[in-house]
Amino acid sequence: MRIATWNVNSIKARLDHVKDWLGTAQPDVLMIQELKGLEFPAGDFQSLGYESVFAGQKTYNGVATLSRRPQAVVLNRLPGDDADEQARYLETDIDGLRLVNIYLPNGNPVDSDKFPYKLGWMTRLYDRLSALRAEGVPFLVGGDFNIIPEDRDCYDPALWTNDALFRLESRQKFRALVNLGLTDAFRVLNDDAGQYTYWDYQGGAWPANKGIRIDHILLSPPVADRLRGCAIDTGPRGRDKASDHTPLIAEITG
DNA sequence: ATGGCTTTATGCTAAAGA
Repeated sequence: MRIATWNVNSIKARLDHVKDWLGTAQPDVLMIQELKGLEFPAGDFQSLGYESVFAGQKTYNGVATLSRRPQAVVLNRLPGDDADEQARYLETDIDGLRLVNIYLPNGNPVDSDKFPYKLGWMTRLYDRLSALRAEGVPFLVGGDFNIIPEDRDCYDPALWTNDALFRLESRQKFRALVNLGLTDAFRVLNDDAGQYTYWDYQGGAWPANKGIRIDHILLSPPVADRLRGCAIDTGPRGRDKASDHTPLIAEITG
């Protein structure tokens, strides 16, 4: 079972790229983020053999999970704050595997209310994943975490020290998620530095490989035992009018 | 980076992203 995650930076602007990539990469599941609108082209994906579930809002955020197998929606908002309207969380079930698709808040600037919102969102995510662990539900969390876990996950750590993606508080929260017993699917198989999933549009970051690794797939213990591979596909980032993120793919048995 | 791109929006500048 091939499961991928990709922040597409507008599904409307990236529809052709996503359709092309589904055709070449042939994932069984694709979790996409930052759809940026209320309209979702479910029909386009249906004709390619994918059933889609969508949680969206106007202009910002938005997540969707495409699956070749039937999937059931468990949650389309992150629990823990009824006043939170942002579409950043989608939890579905496919054949007993729980798929958690997230677009974790950016958090910048750190002196604004966006940073405490990010940290609070991570606490709520911790609580939800902790409950799934307690229930013994096998799960996979994929998405744009907006977290640089370690120095080797960015081209110049000194530049990122005070950024919400790399601040100690953010990384501590990420470590707490991992400490629930989760496996970073990419890092358990690849120790190299310079392995990125995002490159800024500005300053020639992509050709210079000045990127950051902020898109992740975390696995609960029984799913980690089924992991057979995990890779970043840099192909889509090199295309004309690309998203600033590129897909991350995990291969799971079963 | 005092942000040099990109996207969206009762749009024509502003906000957000990372």
